[in-house]
Amino acid sequence: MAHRTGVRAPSRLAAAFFDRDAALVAPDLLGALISTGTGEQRATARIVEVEAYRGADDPGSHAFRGRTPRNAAMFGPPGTLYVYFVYGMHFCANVVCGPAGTPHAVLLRAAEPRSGVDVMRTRRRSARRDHDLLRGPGNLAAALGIDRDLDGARPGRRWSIGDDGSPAPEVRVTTRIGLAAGRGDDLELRFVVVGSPAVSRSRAG
DNA sequence: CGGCCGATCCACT
DNA sequence: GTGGATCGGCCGA
Repeated sequence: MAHRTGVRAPSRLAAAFFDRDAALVAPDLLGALISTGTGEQRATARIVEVEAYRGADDPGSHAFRGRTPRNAAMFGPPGTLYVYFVYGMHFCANVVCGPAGTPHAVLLRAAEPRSGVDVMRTRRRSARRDHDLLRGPGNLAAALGIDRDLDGARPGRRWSIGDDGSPAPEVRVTTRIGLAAGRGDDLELRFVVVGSPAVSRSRAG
């Protein structure tokens, strides 16, 4: 008999879940659980902020100018992880959406820690409170130990996203963060869970 | 709370 | 050579 953990065992999301336009997958990912690592390194968090990047026609997407070595993972099958390095020090994690060859992706921007808080703290020394651990895409990747090793990884032992059966959270939609003018910065493709402490107040919408 | 700035690497032009 | 799907510290209000 399994002992109580306070966290319902997450069921892995089916590949079909991701085989859609990123703008449709993104809001459905809110409230889902992402897990990384095994054993002592295991960590799980509830996704509360995401952005949709809609492939070759989206000027804000890394795939806008076609396939390159860096964005190759975006062209993989739905559910593939796309990890990139920015500003000389941060990694950001995306889940690839749509059929293979259509480079849609959902950027994971913030999450609430559910288990493995100790490992996350060792990876995020500067985080003051628990809800700061995975606030922001660079911090989320750092807390979960996501780096270039996981670029292109399929869901499995090293990482996975699942549903815990909770009711769908209330969602708010805003424009995307950090894009230069003219790069689709006016599109409402950012989705946040209303009231989550892991979404900063000024950016709650 | 909001704005500004430096840090630090690398993919692409 | 340039600038980025960022972060955290520091400043002034």
